[in-house]
Amino acid sequence: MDIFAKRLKERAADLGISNAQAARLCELDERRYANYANDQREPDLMTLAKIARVLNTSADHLLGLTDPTPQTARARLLDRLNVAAASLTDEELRTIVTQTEALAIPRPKKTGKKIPPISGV
Amino acid sequence: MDIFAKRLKERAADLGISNAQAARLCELDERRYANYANDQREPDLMTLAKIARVLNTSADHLLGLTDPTPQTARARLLDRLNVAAASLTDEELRTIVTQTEALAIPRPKKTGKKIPPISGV
DNA sequence: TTTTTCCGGAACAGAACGTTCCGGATGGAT
DNA sequence: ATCCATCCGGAACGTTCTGTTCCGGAAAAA
Repeated sequence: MDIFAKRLKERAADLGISNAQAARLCELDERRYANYANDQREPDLMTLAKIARVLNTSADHLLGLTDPTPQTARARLLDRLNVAAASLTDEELRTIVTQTEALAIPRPKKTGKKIPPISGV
Repeated sequence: MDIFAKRLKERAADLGISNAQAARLCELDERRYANYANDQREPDLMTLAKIARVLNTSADHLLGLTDPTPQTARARLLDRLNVAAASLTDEELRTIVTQTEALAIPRPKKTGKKIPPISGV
């Protein structure tokens, strides 16, 4: 099914990763994933579902049943963030969340008495 | 894939038709469709797409991808990540994406020819 | 009653699969 | 310059899965 192979390649390019990296994200052998991306093999349903989930897209899109919507550059970054975050352990995810919130949450104003410690925000 | 079989049966029941009638709607041999509906066979991708289209449902639904997700602790973390990421500047977001991807994408398998160096994470 | 439709077990030939092996191309490090 | 790691894709092969055919029982329709 050539549309599937095409969509796989497009999705990896959207995410800015190689097909080999996409294979590892999906926990598939590199040759196996390459067979899909080159329209030489087709996955079973469980694998199709996993690929759609891991690459944060839909099976409908991959199968050519729906078309994608264009994305801004920023939306693409958020997309990549979600795909990557999905593969993290809970511990790693907690760390990333903490870091991101530290950047996102405004710092308190200086009281003038003393510079507050960086930790314990 | 049992969820697929289950969804096929549910969809035919929704439409008030027998599995044999659904098979004919999809222009598939009755035994063939029955194998899908009884979780004894799986269709190729083209056939999956056709079934979804003819039965006016989605491949995501048939594959069990569109179940409502329970609010697990992890789902909450991902939610928080998205909320926090939304507040970042593009530059900060790019940094977080890069860090997250560095953690997320596994390295290639050892070739077995040589022991890879410990460094180079 | 007979006929039609629905349903599912069994068997089999052929197709498609994942995996292994391999080598060339590319880019980075030294 | 060389060496190494990664990416990529061709080929081969054993294993698994597929669609199809045959069949008979159950249920529904005529």
